[in-house]
Amino acid sequence: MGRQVRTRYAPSPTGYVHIGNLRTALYEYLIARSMNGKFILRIEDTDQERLVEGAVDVIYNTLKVCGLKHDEGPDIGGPYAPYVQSQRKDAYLPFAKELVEKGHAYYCFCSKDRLDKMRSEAESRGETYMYDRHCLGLSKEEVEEKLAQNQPWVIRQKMPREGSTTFEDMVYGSITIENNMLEDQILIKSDGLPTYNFANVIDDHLMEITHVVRGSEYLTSTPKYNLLYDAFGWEKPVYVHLPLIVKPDGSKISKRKGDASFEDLVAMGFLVEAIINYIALLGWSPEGTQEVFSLAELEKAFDIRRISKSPSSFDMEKLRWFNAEYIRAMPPEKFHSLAMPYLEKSITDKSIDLAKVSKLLQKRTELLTEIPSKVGFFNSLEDYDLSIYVHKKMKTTLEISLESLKAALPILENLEPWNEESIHGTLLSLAETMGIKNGQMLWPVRTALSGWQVTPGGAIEIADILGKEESLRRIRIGIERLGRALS
RNA sequence: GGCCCCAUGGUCAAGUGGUUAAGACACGGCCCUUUCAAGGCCGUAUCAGGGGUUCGAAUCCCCUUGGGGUCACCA
Repeated sequence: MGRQVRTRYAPSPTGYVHIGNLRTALYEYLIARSMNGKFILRIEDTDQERLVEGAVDVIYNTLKVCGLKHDEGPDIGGPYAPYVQSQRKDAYLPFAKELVEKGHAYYCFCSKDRLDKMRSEAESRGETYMYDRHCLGLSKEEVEEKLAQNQPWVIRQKMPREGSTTFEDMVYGSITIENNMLEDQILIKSDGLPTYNFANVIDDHLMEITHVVRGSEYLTSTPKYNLLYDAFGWEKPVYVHLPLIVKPDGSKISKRKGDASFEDLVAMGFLVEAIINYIALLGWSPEGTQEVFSLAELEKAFDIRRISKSPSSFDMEKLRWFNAEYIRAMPPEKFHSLAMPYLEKSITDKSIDLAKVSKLLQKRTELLTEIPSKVGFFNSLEDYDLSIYVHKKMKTTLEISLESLKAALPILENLEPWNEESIHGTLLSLAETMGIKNGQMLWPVRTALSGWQVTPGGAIEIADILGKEESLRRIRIGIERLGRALS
C-alpha cells in the first residue's frame, strides 16, 4: 500500500452513456476523491467496427455536466498519455511478444471459418465451445514460416489446464474459478489491435491504476487478467466489482430495448443532480438515513465497504421523487429560469407574469417537462363541463356557485388595486358576510377563472395572474352559463 | 447446459448471533387547506423454503428453489 489511489473510467465510445456505466464512473470518481486519489478517463476504442462519430464528445459532456471532473484524460492530457487505446496501439504488441517468449502466449493462425465451424458444431452437440489449442503445438520454425508467408495471425494467452485461480474482490470477497474453465483468449487481434482483455491489463498497469472498478459481468474473467499480471510479474490492482442495475422486471437495462440512457433521462426533464443522487444510492448506502446528497457530500460519505452485492432495480418513481426534492429545494429564481423554456412555449399570452406562474409551479412539479400540461388555462378559457362547479367537500352546487359568482362580480369590478392581498381580502370577507364557507366562494371563482377541475394555485392567485379585465370576463361567462343552465 | 454470483416489504435498503427487524419511494388514512400539490401525523407490508450449529439465528454452515452474470478476433 502507500501508493496513491488511481481509478479509471474506461468507456467505449458507443454514442450514449448507459445508466450503469454512469454509476460506475460515479463510483470510480467517488473512490478516488474519498481516498485523495486521481480519477482518470481512458477511451477504449479497440473495436474499430463499433466506432461511432462524435461518441467521445458525449462522454466528455456527460462527465462535465455531472461534475465528475477527471484528473487525466485525452482532452486534458496527463503523465500517462495518450489516453485513447487506438493511439496506444503500438504499445501492446511488444508485451504480447514478451508473453510468447515466456511461454504464456502463442501465435495462432486458425481461420475464422475454422473457429466458427467448431463453435457451431459444439453448439449443435449442446456443448460449450472452447478453443482446441490447435496452434499451441506449433514449433518456433513453423510459426516463423507462417509469419514469413504473411498468414493472418492472432496471439492467444496460454491458460493453465489444472488448478484454480482465486482472487479477492472488495465487494464480493474471495472468488475461485477452475482454470480449465478459462479459454486461451485472444490478446492481439488479426488487425493488430489488442482485445479489451489484454489492453485493460496493460493500460491499467502502465497507468498505475490501483483500483479497478467495473460491473460484475467481469467477475468471471478477472482470473484471466490476474494470470496476465502474474505472467508479467506485475502488482495486481484492487478489484471492486459492482452489482448490476436492472429493470423492474429483473432484466438487464439495454439501449437496444429502448431503455433510458443518461441523456434520455435528461431529455425527459430529470435534473442531473437528481440522477446522480439517485444512482449513487443504487448499490451503495450511507451510514445514516440521509438520502439527499450533493456530489460534494457523496465524496465525503462514500465508502467501498458499503457497496452491496445484489443487483438493484431502477425505479423511475423514486427518481421522480428525488427530482421533485431538488426542484422544491432550489431558490425560486433558479426554478424560474429552468421553467422558462417550458413556460414560454406553453403560455402564449404575453400579459401573463411568468415569474408568478413559476412560483405556483415549483411545489407542484416533479418533472420540468410536465409544466406545459399544467398551465394551458392561462392562455384562454376553454369550454368546460358545468358539473365541475359541483364539489361535495367544498359543499358547492350549481346554485351556490351562481350566487357566489354573482355576488363576487360587482365587488371585484370595483376592486382597486388588483393584487393577491386585495383579492384575498374582498373575497374572504364577502364569504363571511354571505354566511358561506370560504370554499363555497373560492371554488366557484377558481372554476370560472380556469375552467379546469385541478389547477396549480387557487382562485386568488389565478385572478391575480390573469389580471382584472380577463378575470372579470371569465367570471361573467361563468355567470352567464350557469344562469342559462339553471333557468 | 458448465462455471461464477446474488437472495430482508411492490422498489431502494439498514442490519453483521440477543432489535418492538431502521429509514426512504410507492400505497392507504387523517390533519392543514380556496382545487391540486407541498407540509405534518398515523398505518398496511419483508427476513424465499428446508435442514443443521447455538441457550438463542435475518445474521454462521449445508441443501433446495428462484434470479442474474459469463462462456467472441465486443467491451
